Amino acid sequence: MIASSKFGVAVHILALLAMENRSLSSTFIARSVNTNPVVIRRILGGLAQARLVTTQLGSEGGAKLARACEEISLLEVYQAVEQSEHFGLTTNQPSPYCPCGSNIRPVLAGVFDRVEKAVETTLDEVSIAQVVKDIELRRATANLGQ
Amino acid sequence: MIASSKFGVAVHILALLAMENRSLSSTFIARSVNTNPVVIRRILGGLAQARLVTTQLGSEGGAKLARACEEISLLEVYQAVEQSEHFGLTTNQPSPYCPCGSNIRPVLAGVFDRVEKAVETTLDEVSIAQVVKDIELRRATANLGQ
DNA sequence: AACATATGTAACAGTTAGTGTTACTATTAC
DNA sequence: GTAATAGTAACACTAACTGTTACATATGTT
Repeated sequence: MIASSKFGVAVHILALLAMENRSLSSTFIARSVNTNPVVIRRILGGLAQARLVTTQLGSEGGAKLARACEEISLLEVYQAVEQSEHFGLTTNQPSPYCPCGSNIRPVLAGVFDRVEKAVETTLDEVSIAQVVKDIELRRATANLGQ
Repeated sequence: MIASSKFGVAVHILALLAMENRSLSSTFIARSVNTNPVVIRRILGGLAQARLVTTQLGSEGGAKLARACEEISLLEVYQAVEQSEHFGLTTNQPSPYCPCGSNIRPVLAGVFDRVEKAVETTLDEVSIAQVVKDIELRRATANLGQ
């Protein structure tokens, strides 16, 4: 469903903003994600449009969360960064003369709708706060062995 | 989750085989789908590997269902034609020095797993027989206006 | 006012997956 | 032997993603 890594990077950005709890530059975030700052700024653009972060131009600028991390669901992140169509119908229209071809498109669309709803429901159950909690938990258990 | 139209075409092929209930050539199927026969043969290759159809070389050859359409779930079709990774982690490893970056990958993987499971559960609830039933229903109601 | 730092964004290259096409080989029915 | 068919390689084209450089614009500091 998610062909790219944009969603994963977006969640990473938001979790990092939540954990650091301050305004971060795209360069700082890019070091954590291990990519180019422009890639981060592009994704931040989508997150800002969706009102999940606010950005500040100029020196001492950067991005920060627009609301508490408990109030940001992964569904909102998904919708902010992924393009709308994840389930593909063919661009070619099937034969209108075939009993199957002339009727299958709406049937497939119905199936795709059900799947998309299932994805959205699952993503809506997880918040950035939960992601941060999971990260902290892993950090704690990882340190046990040291 | 499904970036391409392969899944939709595969369902179309199987529904057509179920409705016609005989061996069909890739050329015949291609006319219904409105694409090139080689595209159909490529997808049939995946379906044959997954034992959903059998194919026959030579004159009077073609493809037919390997089992009753009631016994083919869309999950099997999905797994037969879509490549395994639909949720993308970055290929770049996040910073091992960042508390967030060093722990986020398994957390994201957990989220992706839950979503993938939701998709699979939804697809497993629908059979090719159900798709055919929906097509027949549409055909019947479409004809009412004529 | 000058400067350093930062976002926003355009432009370009490289990669990958999907799609469509032609061409050819191997197989099979008649 | 011939026609019809699957299987598959090779190629071109497109679209999306990723990464990079470059530059205009904005803003805090001195």
